[in-house]
Amino acid sequence: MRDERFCASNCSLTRAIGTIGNKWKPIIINVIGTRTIRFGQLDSIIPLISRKVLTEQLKELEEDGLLERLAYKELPPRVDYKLSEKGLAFLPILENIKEWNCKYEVALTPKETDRITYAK
Amino acid sequence: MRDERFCASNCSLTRAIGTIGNKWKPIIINVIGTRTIRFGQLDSIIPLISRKVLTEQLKELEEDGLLERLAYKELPPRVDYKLSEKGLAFLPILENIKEWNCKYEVALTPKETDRITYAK
DNA sequence: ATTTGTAGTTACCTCGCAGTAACCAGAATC
DNA sequence: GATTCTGGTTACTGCGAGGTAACTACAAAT
Repeated sequence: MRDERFCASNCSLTRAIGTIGNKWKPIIINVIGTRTIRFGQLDSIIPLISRKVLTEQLKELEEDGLLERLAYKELPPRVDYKLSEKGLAFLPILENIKEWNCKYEVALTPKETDRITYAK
Repeated sequence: MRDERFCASNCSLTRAIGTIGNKWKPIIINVIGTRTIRFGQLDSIIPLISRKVLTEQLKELEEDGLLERLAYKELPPRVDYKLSEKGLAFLPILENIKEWNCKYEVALTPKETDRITYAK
């Protein structure tokens, strides 16, 4: 999932792509945004991702310092996820990508709803 | 390579990830930058990519309007690639990603050389 | 006549990403 | 005592991304 050879590159862009350059991570970061969110919410909000893959992605994001995980010792379990400073700093880049896409793609829907319309 | 379900999303970020969100395309766009470049140059400059995959990626980038392909009717063949307006508009985003990565990753090399050090 | 150079294409094969379904703990509710 | 709720984990499986190697056209150089 992470590309080790990319992460070992001497090019900073290549290293960045090696860590966050897969299809789910930018989506997850975008969905979390500035809020605190629980695992089950992410699972139900993000379309088409499986629990297993979501777990893996969250673990890697945490390892790479983009995400903070808060597990409460309760039963049934409760776990909160929120972006770290590093993760929050990535949000503007995602906004730029959205703007870039809206500006240049062949027009589809005139009005975007983005975050809201993730439901499965 | 392109993710059709992502491209059909009603979220602009998801659609963007569906088209440029794989490991090679950002790298290719970064390597081309503002210059005109030939297929053989890309093949020798970008590490670890195979001719086959490079061809596929270039074709998709052209189809998605990021890239212009100029084939001269010569023998041996000559083909020039350069970024379109849309492709050029993506370069600042890649620069932001580089800056973000340099700022937050666990420090490796103090001075980056990026584009220069792609040799196989 | 053979080699070289360019930009691919094709057939073949393998590895691993990712999907599905079942299962876990243990308290609380019915 | 059975079900529910949460946040996962595990085993099994399949598909497809992507690698390798061989091959193409045709002109010019040796």
